[in-house]
Amino acid sequence: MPNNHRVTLRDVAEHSGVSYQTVSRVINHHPYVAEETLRRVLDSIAALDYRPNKAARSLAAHRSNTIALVATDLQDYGPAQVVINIERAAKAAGYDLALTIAPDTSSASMRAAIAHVLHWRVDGILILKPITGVSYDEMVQIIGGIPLVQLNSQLEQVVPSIMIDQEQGVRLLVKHLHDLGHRRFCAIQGPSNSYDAIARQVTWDASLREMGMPASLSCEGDWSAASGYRATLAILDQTHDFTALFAANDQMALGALRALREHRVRVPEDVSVVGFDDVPESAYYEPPLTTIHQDFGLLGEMSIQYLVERITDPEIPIERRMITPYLVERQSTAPLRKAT
Amino acid sequence: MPNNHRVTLRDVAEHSGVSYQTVSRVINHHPYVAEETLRRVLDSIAALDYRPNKAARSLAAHRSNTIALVATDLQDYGPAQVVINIERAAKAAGYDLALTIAPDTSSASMRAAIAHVLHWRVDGILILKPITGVSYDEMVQIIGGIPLVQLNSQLEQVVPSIMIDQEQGVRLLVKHLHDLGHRRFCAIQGPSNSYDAIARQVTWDASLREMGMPASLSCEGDWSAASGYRATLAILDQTHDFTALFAANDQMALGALRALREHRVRVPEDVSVVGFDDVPESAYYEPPLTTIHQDFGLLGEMSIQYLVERITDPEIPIERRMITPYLVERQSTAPLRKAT
DNA sequence: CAATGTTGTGTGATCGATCACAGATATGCT
DNA sequence: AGCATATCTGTGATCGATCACACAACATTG
Repeated sequence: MPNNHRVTLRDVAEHSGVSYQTVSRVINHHPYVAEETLRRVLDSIAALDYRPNKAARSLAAHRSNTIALVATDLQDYGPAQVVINIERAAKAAGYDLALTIAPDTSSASMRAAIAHVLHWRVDGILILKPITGVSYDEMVQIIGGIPLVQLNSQLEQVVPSIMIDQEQGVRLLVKHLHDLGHRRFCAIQGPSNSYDAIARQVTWDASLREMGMPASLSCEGDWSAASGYRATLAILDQTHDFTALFAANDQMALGALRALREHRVRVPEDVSVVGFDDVPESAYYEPPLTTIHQDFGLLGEMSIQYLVERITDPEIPIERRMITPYLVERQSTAPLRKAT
Repeated sequence: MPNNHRVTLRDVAEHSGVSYQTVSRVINHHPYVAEETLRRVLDSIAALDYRPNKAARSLAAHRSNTIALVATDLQDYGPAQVVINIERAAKAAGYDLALTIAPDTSSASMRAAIAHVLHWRVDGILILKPITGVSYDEMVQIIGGIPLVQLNSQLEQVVPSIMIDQEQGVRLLVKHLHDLGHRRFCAIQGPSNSYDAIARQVTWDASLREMGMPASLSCEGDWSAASGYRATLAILDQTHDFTALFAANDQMALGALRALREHRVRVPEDVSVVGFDDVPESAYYEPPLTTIHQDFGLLGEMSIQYLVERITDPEIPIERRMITPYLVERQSTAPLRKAT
């Protein structure tokens, strides 16, 4: 019952008639504690409502059992989803989570966010970093030795990271549209300071080329429905000569659907529309959206797992682990009508 | 340049030729440090890349400069938004944020989550708690003295909390629909283990009664578009005798729009639909949704502010601080057609 | 039966900061 | 001049744990 949480190791020791070191052994699950002693100490802990002091612990042990999550954005469905799953996985692995959000995408903010996290003495850092800003090498420089895993990081270089295979996703979409007979495309890409957006864009362009199709007219959005709407209006202003529209995420696709509707372009009869992410709502858009499903739960889980591996064994190879997305076919895509 | 972050107070002291206590004064912005000394210490700190050790600090000072955020859910737009803004506000106020998510709504999980947070020796706790489970009194009991602020908490009792005035929002909607001439309603409420949902439901029923209108047929959803869809189908199965549909959040409204469309019920010609939350996408639904806007940014900010007030002055009065939402009128509502 | 290993427990030093207190110098006031 | 006060700086104890080590007691082995 004592609600005063100033109970220390020593109090427990005294209460159970052993030394503080033995209590320490108990709470750290060390072997070499006699059955009988263990029971007594455990009882005392319960009776006194003892809780080990995290600060004292990390000070002495040089570990904090804490993982820092540095994010730049949680507004969108994907990142928010990832955070939830990271928290869950971290807790399951015995780590606490400290959350830091960089206010914007600039190199300075990223640096500040990372620096901010260092005084926690965290055991590892997870960077949810859809935005360019600081390179991996710079980060390693800044954090000096603390294990780091990135989520959806840059492409050029292999850094310790977990990624959803954007390339695969885009290729699935291109193939899907190609199979339906479409040849003339437009695209609404994500903001160019996002790795995800770049990955999707680059692959999109490459795929069209590889399959011998003309390059698409592309506009840039900022992931929001509003930007998708504006981008689509801009596209329609320039051309109506396309039969399929790619939006780099579902929200922008939603905006696109509205813009098309306002211009009396029917989906999917006149134009097929595809999105990316498979947000839960996309099944209820008008029409329900064909899109790429990404397993954010798995992403969170795998990133914690990899980070913990790196914490326990720093020699573990640096690699990029991939998660394969899949196509979700709904009613926003249809075979090309000959009569067009 | 030294990337070895094992630089201590003493190293800085030695480097600048003062005592460690003086360095401590500098980093804590104490007065009574000579201009000249301050400059020298600051230089040394920069030169050695010194970072105070948070663990040592909280151990000695009995404060952690950390606020714990206990949430139950971040899936939806609202909570995610609140988290972002809380992080921002906390950082601005000089506090770090530890994030804990209770895996589900049960009393046991909430207790576990809160207990989990206690060994951080956090200075304050913020409970983002749309779900029933543990009462305020129990919480106070568990955390024993640590300042606590709840977000969107229970209604019956005044607890330290920041709330968006759900009642006001619902009343705005009822008035809006009433003004348009509607009298016969149906409603899709949120899950009954959520305070928000209960608040919205209770007020909804009360408002109809007060304005002398018949009670509405109500179905329960779980905030998701899918549940809104299912609930609407269930409603349509029972009756078509209504001209306005209230969904307790925008996602469910989205599902409702789809269900209505599939049943060839036109919105807003046959039925007006309203949502709640004003998620950014709702402006792009088909048709764009009339809804209630809630300022989640302000919610995050005010909760941190109140919590910090309670931390600095425990005697501060316990109160419920309200944020007023407002109506956003779009195309999903229209005047009642006489011919119905 | 001594040598060695396994199991269980206790003691002192330490992690890196803050706090309480005490000194030292400079400044103000009567 | 003399004392009080304001300003600046340093010393030892302390926060609550872990770690390294020492030491028992008992079992195993050659």
